[in-house]
Amino acid sequence: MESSLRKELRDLPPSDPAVERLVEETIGRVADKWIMLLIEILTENECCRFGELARACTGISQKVLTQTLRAMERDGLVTRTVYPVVPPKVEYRLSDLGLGLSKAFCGVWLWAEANFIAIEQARKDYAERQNQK
Amino acid sequence: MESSLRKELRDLPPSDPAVERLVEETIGRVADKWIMLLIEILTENECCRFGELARACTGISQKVLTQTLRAMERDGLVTRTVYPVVPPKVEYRLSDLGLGLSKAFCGVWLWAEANFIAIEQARKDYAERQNQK
DNA sequence: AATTATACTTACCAAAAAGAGAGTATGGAA
DNA sequence: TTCCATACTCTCTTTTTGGTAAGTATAATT
Repeated sequence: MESSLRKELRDLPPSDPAVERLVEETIGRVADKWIMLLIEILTENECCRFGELARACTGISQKVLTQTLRAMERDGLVTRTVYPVVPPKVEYRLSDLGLGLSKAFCGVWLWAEANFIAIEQARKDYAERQNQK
Repeated sequence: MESSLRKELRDLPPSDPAVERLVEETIGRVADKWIMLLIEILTENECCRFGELARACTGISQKVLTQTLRAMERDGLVTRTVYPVVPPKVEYRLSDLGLGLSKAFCGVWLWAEANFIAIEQARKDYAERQNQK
């Protein structure tokens, strides 16, 4: 009566559990709204200063922007160049790693653009179904 | 002295801000580790019961699994079929919408599989740089 | 001499998310 | 008769996250 799920998950990709865990951990790091947005912005505008990102990333707070950029730098997605001038000047760019992720995200953006209306509709339908109960 | 960022963001895609906001909101809904994992699992195994998903989704708590599945149902990514039997039986499947998202996510999974080692390395390098200061 | 600009950091508080554990319904098996 | 199985829900507590506001450094400007 055991389902075939575990067997399939084991057989299909020739990956060991440790690798799987690492891949999932990686997904956990990048599957984030702000990271996706920042990568999008940095794809359209190769080089951005902190303030530019803050303005382009509507709704983000300075704190979260800083945190997110640091995390991205740690993971090697962006490079951060500090110019020792006053007032400070810092430039952010996508690394090759980040550029690759940008391409990977592309499909998700396209999907979102193509389907956000369908999702809105699904939510309405769901709400209606709930009301009828 | 104003950067060209805003101008570019305005010109490149012929989208109005309201649509942009909706697309970003959509991204905010789906850019989630567990959603990605569940979609992956449901792609490999067309039809899953709650318990199967719980077992396949290592590390998730029952509570979060329930919440995530509900959110996915609300957004029309999965269908939920309840069989009125005892003990209860509930089946989850990807909808067409969810299947489309699965395809969109595919690139991200491939990127993660191809690059998780590079990210590990980037983190080590970053830590080392920090230590030297 | 006071003000401005930038990219932060820190401290504090509020809100949101998550974990743990108990409870529920009930047919069928032991 | 007791136990089990399943897919939850509910409550309570802890953890994590996030917002807000203030502080910092200093050259150039007013």
